[in-house]
Amino acid sequence: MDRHNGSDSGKPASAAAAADGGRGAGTATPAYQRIKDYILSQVQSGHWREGDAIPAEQALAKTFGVSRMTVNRALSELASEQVLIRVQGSGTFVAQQKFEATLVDIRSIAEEIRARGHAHRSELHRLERGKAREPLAGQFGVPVGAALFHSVIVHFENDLPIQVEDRWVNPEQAPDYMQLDFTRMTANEYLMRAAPLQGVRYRIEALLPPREIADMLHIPPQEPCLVLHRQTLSQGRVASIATLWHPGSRYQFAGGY
Amino acid sequence: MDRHNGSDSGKPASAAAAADGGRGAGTATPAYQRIKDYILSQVQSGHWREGDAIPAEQALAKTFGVSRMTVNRALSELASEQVLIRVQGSGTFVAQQKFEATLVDIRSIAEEIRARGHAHRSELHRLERGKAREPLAGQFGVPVGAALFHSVIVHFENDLPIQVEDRWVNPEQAPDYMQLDFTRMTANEYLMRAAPLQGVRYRIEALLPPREIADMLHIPPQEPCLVLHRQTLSQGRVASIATLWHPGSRYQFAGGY
DNA sequence: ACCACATTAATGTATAGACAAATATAACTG
DNA sequence: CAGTTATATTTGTCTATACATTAATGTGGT
Repeated sequence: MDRHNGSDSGKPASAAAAADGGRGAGTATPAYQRIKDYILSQVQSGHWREGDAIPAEQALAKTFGVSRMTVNRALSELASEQVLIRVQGSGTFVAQQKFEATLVDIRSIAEEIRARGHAHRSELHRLERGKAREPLAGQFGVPVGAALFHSVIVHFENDLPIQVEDRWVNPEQAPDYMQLDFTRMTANEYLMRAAPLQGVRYRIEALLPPREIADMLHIPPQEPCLVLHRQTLSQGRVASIATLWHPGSRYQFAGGY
Repeated sequence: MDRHNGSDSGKPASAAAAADGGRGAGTATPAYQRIKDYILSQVQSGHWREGDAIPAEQALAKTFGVSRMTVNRALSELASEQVLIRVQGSGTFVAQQKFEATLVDIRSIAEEIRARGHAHRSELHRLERGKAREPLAGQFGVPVGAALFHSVIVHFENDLPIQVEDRWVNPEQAPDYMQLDFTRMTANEYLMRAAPLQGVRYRIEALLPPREIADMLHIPPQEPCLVLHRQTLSQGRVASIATLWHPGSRYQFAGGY
């Protein structure tokens, strides 16, 4: 892992305010919380990226004018929240962004398939500029007729179709969506990088597939499908709405805790 | 809230071991962890129940022979893990057991329906002593031929069947399962009380229902069902395995974060 | 180049003490 | 008795320090 970035561009805004003598009387937020906020802002803004080493406790303590124990508390809590990873003797690092929901993992289907030791490939069936119609416009929060990108991709696991991904994307959040090479990177993977993911909403249902979907999955239209509707939120807006069709006989969601 | 129980029955087993001079050299587990373990054991064993006040930091510090800060760390961490609730000026209390998973709620279906403002009722279709066959025996970790309880219940939302609950239960974890009045309490609700829940594993798939299931749900056998397989763990063993059938047209799982 | 050893740096744990803030209880007052 | 005030209790935060543990780095010797 590389040493921590010396980018002083984003100094703690509250560093001066922190010099109020330490434990102030009217301090609205405690010092450890200000430190947490600062670090979170650096991570979420992308200044400190995944794997980067962040300043050592001593350094932060000096910067914020607090004792090491206070910094320790901030970092320890962020580690328990899986924002940071701490390695004794080595340093503190920005953790992998944890997008995997507890149950339905948000990992890309490609990753999942490769994790099983199988081969993944995908076919692009459609890629177009579409116009927002209801109820899609309402879900995205854009006026009817606004431009939206639309893609339909089939994912294969060892040449067996495993998922049809029908996705609508907000051009403002991902302007170069149409120029992507989907054989190299899945739409999901691209979106995770382009627009920092803030949240996910999903809905699972069982449906019989329309003929078009059934054909792409190579299944008869009588075979039930597990359908995952997924909305990803970025910067307070809906960045992407995907409908993922899985053949019931070949796919299950699993989880636990 | 009542004052904390004076039950001295379960003194910290490691209280003596804790008197090794505090920070020992070869101490396998740190002091704060021993305190956490002790508190967790008291909560999970039921000695300290939901809402009970637990001893104050000072008291625990004295009992374990450590400083207040060390106890503070243990309690704060348990609070962040939602095992305890801390109220400044008042005390520390055992929190509500949190069973709700992030996505597929583990709440009873009855609760869910009532939360929607609808009426819930259930029909008991089968209640019997069965014998463990494979693969069930393997999943429970009992020998083939061992006794298991088996129930089939249909849940209604406003007289519309919404779920068929096909459940197998380990008699050792819930000996009086056969004597229950399932119209008053769902099997799930009972099991949550009888056997402290430690974990859940689940799997979701889309299937066409067998005729028996379709009949109970009042749907044609061509209608796909959302099937949730759920294993609940208690005391390190599988306490219950449920297969929950939902008509795809009437039910969806939803979640988000 | 390689291995063994010492040094340095970073986090992990723990302490004793201090004050702040919120709550609960006791004492006082009308 | 009710309302107010004082007091004690309990958790919340912070400090300065100490030593342990782990990892990375430097240093010598072979």
